Amino acid sequence: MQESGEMYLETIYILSEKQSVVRAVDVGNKMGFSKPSVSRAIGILKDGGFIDIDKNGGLTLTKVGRETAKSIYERHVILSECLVSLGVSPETAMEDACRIEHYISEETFNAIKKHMEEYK
Amino acid sequence: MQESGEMYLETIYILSEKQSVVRAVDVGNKMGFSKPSVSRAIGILKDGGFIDIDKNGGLTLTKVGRETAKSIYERHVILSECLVSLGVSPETAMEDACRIEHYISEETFNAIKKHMEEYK
DNA sequence: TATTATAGTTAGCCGACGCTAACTTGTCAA
DNA sequence: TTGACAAGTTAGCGTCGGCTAACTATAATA
Repeated sequence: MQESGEMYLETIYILSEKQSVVRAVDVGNKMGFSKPSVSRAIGILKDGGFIDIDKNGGLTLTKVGRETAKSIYERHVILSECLVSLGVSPETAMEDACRIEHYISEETFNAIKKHMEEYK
Repeated sequence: MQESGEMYLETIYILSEKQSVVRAVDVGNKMGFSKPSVSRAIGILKDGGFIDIDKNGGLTLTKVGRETAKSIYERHVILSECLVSLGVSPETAMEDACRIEHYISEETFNAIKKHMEEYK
């Protein structure tokens, strides 16, 4: 999956934690993308087996989708914390974590995670 | 400039440190990209005022190009060091730094740099 | 000198991923 | 009942940045 797909998946995951029903509009509003862009992205996630779509347009994560989304989100949270602990402002830490999270290897993420656990 | 352009520029910079003459082929070999891809990328860097091309195809960085390349490379080195100090293998640290370097803000980079200076 | 190898460019394909315009569909209120 | 709005889809455009095929130009060599 590309960065773009990961971002959509993560957004659906975050919205699912707050709302009982998540639809394409919600994703589009959150991400600031147009309806067609969201529509296509959601189709790709569906074809990839990451989400299901009910007849009302409600989006639900599949098992794989949920696990994938959670691990992306975990990266986001831990990278954010890590940057904040280095003195980066929460807003910047958030933005940067949001980009970096898609590009680091498992090995690097685990090293950072371990470091943050020891640090606490 | 995009990630792609930054990578080409950084590669030219690194090769310039080792060789007296850097040509498009060298860049292509180093990056593993085809000649046309390199040719286009170099044209873009030239149009952007980052490099000059002499009549033999020798590439030289302009003042701006050199400064830009150096700051990208500095990110690369410091991020790499940072990851290695967290226990990441040098190879992985290298690869990850190579991707991350294009995505972090000035603020985040400065925080990491400061941290590494204090750490040493 | 004629051939061949090396370097670079041009033309054009393809996938990813934004976008707008315009259509369908369904619901709700006048 | 009809008109309007909200949600979603389809068609198609543009940019980025890989690619191959095929061309040109230069240099080295048989």
